[in-house]
Amino acid sequence: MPTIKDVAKYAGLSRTTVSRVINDQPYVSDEKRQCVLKAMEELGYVPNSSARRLRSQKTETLAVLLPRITNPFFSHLIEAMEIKASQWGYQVIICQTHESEQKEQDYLELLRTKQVDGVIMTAVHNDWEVIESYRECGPIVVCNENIEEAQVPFIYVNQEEAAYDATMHLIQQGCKNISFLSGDDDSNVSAYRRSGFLKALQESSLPFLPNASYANAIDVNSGREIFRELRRLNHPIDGVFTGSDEVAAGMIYEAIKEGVRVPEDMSIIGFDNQSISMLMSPSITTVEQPVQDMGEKCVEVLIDQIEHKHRSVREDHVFEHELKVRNSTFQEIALVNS
Amino acid sequence: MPTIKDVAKYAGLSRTTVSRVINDQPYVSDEKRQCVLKAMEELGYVPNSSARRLRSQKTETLAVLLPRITNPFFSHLIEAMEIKASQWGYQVIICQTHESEQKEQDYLELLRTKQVDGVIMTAVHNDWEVIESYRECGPIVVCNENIEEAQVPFIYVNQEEAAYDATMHLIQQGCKNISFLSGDDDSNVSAYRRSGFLKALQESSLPFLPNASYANAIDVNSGREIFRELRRLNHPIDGVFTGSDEVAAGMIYEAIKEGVRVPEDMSIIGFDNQSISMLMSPSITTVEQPVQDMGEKCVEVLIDQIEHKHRSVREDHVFEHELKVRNSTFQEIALVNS
DNA sequence: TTGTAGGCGTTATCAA
DNA sequence: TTGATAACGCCTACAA
Repeated sequence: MPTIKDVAKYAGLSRTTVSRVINDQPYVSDEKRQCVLKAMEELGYVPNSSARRLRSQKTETLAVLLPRITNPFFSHLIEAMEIKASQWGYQVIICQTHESEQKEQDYLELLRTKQVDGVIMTAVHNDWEVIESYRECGPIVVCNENIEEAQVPFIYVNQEEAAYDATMHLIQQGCKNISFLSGDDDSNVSAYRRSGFLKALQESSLPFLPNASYANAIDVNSGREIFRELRRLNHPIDGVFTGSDEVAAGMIYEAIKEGVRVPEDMSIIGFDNQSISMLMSPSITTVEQPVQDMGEKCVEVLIDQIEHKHRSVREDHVFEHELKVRNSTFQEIALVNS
Repeated sequence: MPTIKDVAKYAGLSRTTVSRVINDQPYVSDEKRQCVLKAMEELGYVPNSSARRLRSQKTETLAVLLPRITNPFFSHLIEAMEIKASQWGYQVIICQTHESEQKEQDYLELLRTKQVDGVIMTAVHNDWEVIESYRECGPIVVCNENIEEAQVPFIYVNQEEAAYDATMHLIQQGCKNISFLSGDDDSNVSAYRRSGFLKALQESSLPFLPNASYANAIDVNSGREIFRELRRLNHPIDGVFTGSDEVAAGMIYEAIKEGVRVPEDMSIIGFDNQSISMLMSPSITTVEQPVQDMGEKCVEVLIDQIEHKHRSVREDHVFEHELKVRNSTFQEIALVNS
């Protein structure tokens, strides 16, 4: 691999001049410029990015921390992020934490070791004070969470409202005994959703059923298991807030197997408007988040911080959610009667 | 950010000694070692990775090229890759090509500019001769394709056999007019699948129906559209080989809407055994590929090449596929009668 | 066992 | 307009 030195020698010029040509800088005569370009061409020269990084103290690389990429919500998010980052000339490193605090810290180390210019966290597992300590190493942007005490940009939808709207919808469909499922119980998202859920119950004078409340509902299988557990309760459940289309799909799958009618016997509501929610029979009522817009916004905000070096402060970018009513909560007959 | 020099000064030792401690090298007295560790601790020193890269000429980073991460097949593949890479201390950069030859080349440039130590291609869009020219810059491993003239490691399942098995299954279920769908028409995978499909038809003395053959069937929406187009044909179709669970799901969705019974009127077979294939009603018969094993193997083979610097030669790692028979091709009544 | 010094490939400063 | 030279931070012969 030829270096800038080889090009300079070959062209009979100095490294400086070659560097100027590489970086499109002024103060190079056209004649010499051509000369350098020809030399680069003929030698097949390409600037070495490690050297550039060292010299410029920039990596043009972002780290995106997420629980697991196979969750469609995150794969859609990171798809949008990668496209936007690529437009700005940035690379994206995938960092799957699998909800581990340790892994999360390991990946945040990328910031400290200067392997990335900035970090996007799509979930937060450590206490904020741990995350905070990495901020001196570079900008951090948080997506899909909202941590009150943190002074960084946040990109999210109002999870409390979203859960409230979803729960209200269940109640309007006549549900009286509603089960609440959440993913990671420690997460902020879960806390906000729970709060919205409770608010809707309270306003409707309905009881919260702690026995019918489950955490770690994250995928199809957990949906199936929880459905079976719900059936074992003495208390009959007629509505479920799942917080995930996959979980909802797993429950519906099991419901069909067990001869439980959805929504007649039990209404089930998902989250994220993944393609599965449209495809299931019955199709799944769900809450849509503008994933693509959110992903793009994260990258824009982060790169802006990187390139303008302004210290990140609290900044809330709240996106709108939308309830998509489908058949898992809605009997067409009801429409006719209403 | 403190550098090795600061640590050396603070500890009253030389940079060399500090470096030795950082890299766990011998020939440092315990006393000095403690001294250095203490200095590093107190200054909050972390080695700068850009400098290390430049010095060692290694990046400990891999690029994974894929069409789009939202396709579950690829998100599962890259999940396994990222986990394995992380175990070896390597980072993974996502490179979405969206089937663009240009993007593919842009990302291969990462190899030339030394931003990554190696590349995994999970699809190949350019002519091999283009790819070949990047091989002098670093190792390349190809996953999920099999290009005969290429002298690199290949990790794949035998797509021809897989398509043959799937088609034979349709034929055994009584299908006589079978439609063939494929993703990217130029791709090698499609060619092999087509070949297996044709072989099965031929052996069964069934005609190939070019009018009922479609390319660019890659997701739920294309499945829906193609279903509608199939219905417009004069020729009635009683079986479809889709090459993708998403496409199959889209077709089934549309079939239900149109009152076409699956599998009684039309059998539909998917590919990849994604969770959607189990969840649909009817559940989708599909071909499973051992995605996780394949992903891990790619990373192992690539890192082996990187670390042992042996020039890559032809190497075939063929994984077994498995037909998963479900309800989209199989009437339970047939089981009772047989 | 420890330290000195040179270089990895680039870019920025300054002088010519 | 061009070029010599000194960093960027690290590692490693080689010398002591």
